[in-house]
Amino acid sequence: MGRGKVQIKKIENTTSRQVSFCKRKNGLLKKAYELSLLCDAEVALLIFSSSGRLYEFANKSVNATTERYMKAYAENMPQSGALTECNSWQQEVRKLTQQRDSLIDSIRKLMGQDLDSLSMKELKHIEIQLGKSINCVRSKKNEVLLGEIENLQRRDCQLFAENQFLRSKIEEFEGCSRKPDQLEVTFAQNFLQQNTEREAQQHSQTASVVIQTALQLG
Amino acid sequence: MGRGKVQIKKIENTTSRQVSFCKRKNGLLKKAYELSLLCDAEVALLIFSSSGRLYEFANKSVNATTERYMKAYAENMPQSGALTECNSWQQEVRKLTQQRDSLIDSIRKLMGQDLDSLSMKELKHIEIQLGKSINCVRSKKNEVLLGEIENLQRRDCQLFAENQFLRSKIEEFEGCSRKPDQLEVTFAQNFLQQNTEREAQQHSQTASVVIQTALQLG
DNA sequence: AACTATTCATAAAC
DNA sequence: TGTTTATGAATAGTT
Repeated sequence: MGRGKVQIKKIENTTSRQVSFCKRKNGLLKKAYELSLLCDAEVALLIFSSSGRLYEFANKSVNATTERYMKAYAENMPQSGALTECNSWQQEVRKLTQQRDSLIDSIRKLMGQDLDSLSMKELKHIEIQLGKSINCVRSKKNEVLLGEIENLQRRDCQLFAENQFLRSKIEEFEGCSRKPDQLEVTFAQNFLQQNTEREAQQHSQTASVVIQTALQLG
Repeated sequence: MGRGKVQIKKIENTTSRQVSFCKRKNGLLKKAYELSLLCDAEVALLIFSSSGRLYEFANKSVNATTERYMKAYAENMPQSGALTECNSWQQEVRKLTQQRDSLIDSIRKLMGQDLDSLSMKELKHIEIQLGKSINCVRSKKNEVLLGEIENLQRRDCQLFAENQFLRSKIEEFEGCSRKPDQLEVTFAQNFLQQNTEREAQQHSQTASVVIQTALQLG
């Protein structure tokens, strides 16, 4: 929605991020309200802006809904009661710690560290995966560059057309302002034409260099 | 949106209410995610369907955000000792969950997935890292192969020496058992020698093939 | 903050 | 439950 497709990543420009935040926050709050009313659901929505301001919606109340959430979560744990609840949290901590350590191990291997324990087969597997990864990254880089090229080319065309229009305007203007002899007019025309040709060449050269760079990277 | 303007009041028809709930819930969760990412906001969204099923989104975690909400209201919840202990475990779980998610994110990127959110600079950085990783893996493979070669060569030498010893034993034994004429002895010696030479050649050929393979891989 | 060109979400129908 | 389609909503960029 809006004047162009937007990719979902952090908006770098601070002002447009703030504006978008305001608009989308209002949209989200409205939709939360509509869902709760239309579909008879219990909804709680908490939003902290990056500057730390709080916005909230809840058709019952934030506390009521978060409490219901806690209960629902506690039910997933096999035990109940305060002490066992603590125990289950401890178990969760142990499980997560193991997961974390194993993930760190994987990352180290993907970064070419701690390879001593690996068999030849595992090494080959990692090598193949890394090859695929590099290809993905290069494709993505290429994609980004090609997008930029497309933008530049579009802009290029616009500017070029604008220039031609301006030149014809000037020419017309000069034709009206005084009665030039034929030679002068021809000279002016040639000059303008050469100029526009040179400009067009420069533009296409720039574009082809960028494309080559992109292809080398890809 | 849809085939007609919709009034915001509870949908009476049960099936269409359920269908609408499912669609709008998904839309709301998506938009909550987008807001959090695009605008760098901390968002928590809890939805209980009218049948009591829980759906949630939180870019940090529901616990983290509700806690921040509690703090923002600065209304001190009176807490007993056991409860605070539980809370500290909960905090640990939140921290570990965050760590885990962030590690998974890193791994996905190292595997060439989810690259959309990255800038050109970040893509380059990952590409360089992956190049380094591949070099490390290939060096390690080379190392392993060279180690194997060394072992094979050592074993080769031992076997060869053993062979020679055994042959000389046989020769000696044959020399004792009967009185061979000179020709026969010479023939036997020649045969043995040719045999051992061929064997040695075969061994060195095998070794060189393995080395070549290793170098191609490295 | 208001406008507008677009993309998005989704109600209805299948 | 999934897919398609027509249409109303949301919103990104602009003024």
